[in-house]
Amino acid sequence: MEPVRPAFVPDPSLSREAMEALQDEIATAAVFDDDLTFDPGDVTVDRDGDQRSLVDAEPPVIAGVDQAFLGDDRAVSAAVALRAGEVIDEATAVAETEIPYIPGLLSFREGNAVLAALQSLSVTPDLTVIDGSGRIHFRQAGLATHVGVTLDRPTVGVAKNLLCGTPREPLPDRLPEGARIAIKSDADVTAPDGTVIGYAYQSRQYDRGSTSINPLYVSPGHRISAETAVDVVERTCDGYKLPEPTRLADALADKAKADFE
DNA sequence: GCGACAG
DNA sequence: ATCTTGTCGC
Repeated sequence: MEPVRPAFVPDPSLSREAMEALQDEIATAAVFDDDLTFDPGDVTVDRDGDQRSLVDAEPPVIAGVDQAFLGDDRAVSAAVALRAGEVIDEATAVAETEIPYIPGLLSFREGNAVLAALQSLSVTPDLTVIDGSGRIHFRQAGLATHVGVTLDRPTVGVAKNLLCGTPREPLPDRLPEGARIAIKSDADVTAPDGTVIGYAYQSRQYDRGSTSINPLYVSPGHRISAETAVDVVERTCDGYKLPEPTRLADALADKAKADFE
């Protein structure tokens, strides 16, 4: 996997204005509709491959990417590729974090580490799940969208917090497992007001008890719709809040970080 | 000036 | 994101 659009590779030395202008270009090139190389219904983390009949399609390869940091100036990115819940490839990469974290410009801080890790994979994932936002972004060009458009590969963004946009209805203190609430575009987002730019998705929830789990914020990165993005994320979850690709990438990033320290 | 903000 | 062990609750 390599950049199909080199001009979109994040350049941390750009001025803030130039970064935002590039994001507008990326959003224009982004496809927020399904243009996949697989059937979302074939996505699974069920490792029961022996029981799959010959008429069933080969499960697609889903990759997860996550970052950890080495001090303040280096980012470690880890990518894990799975097929039917089985890890078939892994890779890590380290890149300089040339700029600080700035809401809305995350891809210019971590994007190159992510691209390097993905390029180090020996397989080309059918879909890549990236930690962070995709279309749920001021200029509809979050990290997942930036990476997806640069590689011209399907990506989805999975964030633990909402960057912008407005939930169709106020988020309750506790959403039941499986619940989905649309996140709409508002004055802070370049998309027409009311456009569904993602979903709050409750991947896991306790049935009883005082504490509750917060939802995930899923948004399309590139070549996928908001609805399908949630469908796929749901199919990759396996009892934990985070999708399996993300969980495994998270663990690998922590391990890689420890090794580099 | 105030508010709000992925990782 | 990161600094960080045990601990409270189910």
